[in-house]
Amino acid sequence: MEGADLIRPLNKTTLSEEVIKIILNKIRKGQWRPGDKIPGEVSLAESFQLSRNSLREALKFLELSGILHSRAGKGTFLTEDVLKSLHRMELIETLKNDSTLIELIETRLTIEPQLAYFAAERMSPENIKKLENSLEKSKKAIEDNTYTTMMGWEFHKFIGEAADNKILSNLLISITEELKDSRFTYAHDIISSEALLKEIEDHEIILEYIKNKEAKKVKNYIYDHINNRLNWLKKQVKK
Amino acid sequence: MEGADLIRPLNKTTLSEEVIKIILNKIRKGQWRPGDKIPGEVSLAESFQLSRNSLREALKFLELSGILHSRAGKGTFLTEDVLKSLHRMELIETLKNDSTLIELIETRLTIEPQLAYFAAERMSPENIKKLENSLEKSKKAIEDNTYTTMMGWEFHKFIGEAADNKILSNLLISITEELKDSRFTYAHDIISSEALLKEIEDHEIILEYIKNKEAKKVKNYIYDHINNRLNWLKKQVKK
DNA sequence: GCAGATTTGTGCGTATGTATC
DNA sequence: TGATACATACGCACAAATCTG
Repeated sequence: MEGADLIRPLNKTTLSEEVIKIILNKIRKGQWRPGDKIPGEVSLAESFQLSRNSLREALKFLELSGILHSRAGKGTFLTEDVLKSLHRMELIETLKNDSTLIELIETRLTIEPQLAYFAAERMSPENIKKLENSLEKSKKAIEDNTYTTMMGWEFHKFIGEAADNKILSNLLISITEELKDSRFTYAHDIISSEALLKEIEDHEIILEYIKNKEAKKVKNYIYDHINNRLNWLKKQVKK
Repeated sequence: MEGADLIRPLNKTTLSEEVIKIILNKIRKGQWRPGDKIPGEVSLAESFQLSRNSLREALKFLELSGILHSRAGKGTFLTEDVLKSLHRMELIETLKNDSTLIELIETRLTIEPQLAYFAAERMSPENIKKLENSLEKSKKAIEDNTYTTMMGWEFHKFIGEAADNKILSNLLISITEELKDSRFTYAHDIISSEALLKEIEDHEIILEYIKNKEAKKVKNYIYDHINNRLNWLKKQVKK
């Protein structure tokens, strides 16, 4: 009965969530190390003072997160690359809870120009068609007054796909989804018809660069574009 | 009894993992939508033909992943931002299982130069001291023949920290951890004493740029550095 | 406010398959 | 061949939160 490990409804989270925190801390502190065998479920449930069901919910989560692996008849072990999995979890936690608007746009500033660079190098005829169609659709939608910001985003997503790098394109998608969050609505551009036309114009220029395989030019163009918005935003924050 | 949902030990994964896949597919197909209430645990366990305990392991994982949220007395619901959580999961899956060596280095190529750019702009005296100490330590270690690749990595990690962007620095850490994986050992540079000295020399140049707040120069320098290695690697792969 | 129904949260007992000695 | 330890899975019971009338 290790008093330090006892958990009880202090806060409002569930028991399994508390156990997860405790186990992660044990790992971070180095008390449990990669490859280590951890105590059996019955013993753990006893020392944490909860049922085996609740404990198993925690262990299952940690297993699916790449922290632990269990083998019937053998026991439960820390994986050899716990640290890798921990870092992945921290990346996700940062994206989910800790990221500021500035950081998110800085991340776009970092990856979107390079994605366009790769896209310009690797663009296939089919992908060019996709971009052209997306742009046409946006133009028509503006005329019909049915344009949504989703259409503009589609253009960037196609560029990400054409760049043929799953890590970067998935990151861009996550960043963009995060930026749609209500936390940040205060910063949404006012979508004046003027701004819309500017966006379409931008996309036309970008598409032209990509079609001509002018990788460096499109990279610089997008960088400057996002950087302008970023600097404008930083001024607003200072006020 | 919906036959399509029945799961049985076809493969070797656990029951809860099968349920997770089924639920995620329902969401991807749009059968369940953001904010929807899903059937109760008893009912779900019945239609999936498993116990409530095993089902709960699946639900708990999905809850901690930001896909679902449960309220005692009310029920279990898809979160409003399921899609955001799904994309985060896909980013992790890509990092974990799908990423190639080329993609990982392309990602470094994309973020590390910009991190150094931010670091040069934002470097504090204390952070400069950290970098100087890290470099000194590496130099001494080379003389003593006790140098490890970890020491070289420390220098880059400090730059990441100084850049003051948690998303990018956490991503860089994850990427680097992934590159340490045994999958990629075949591509590890042969650490000749010549290569070591070159690395130290690089770091000295980088540190000098950062101290002088020459953000653009350090960015270009690192970009070219990684790009050279990337192009070399692409040639090796072609052979 | 109260009683009853519903639903998640938690606990306990037990059976089974697997690995080790 | 046991005997033991362990994870996997099931079933039942009850507590706590929530909704309805």
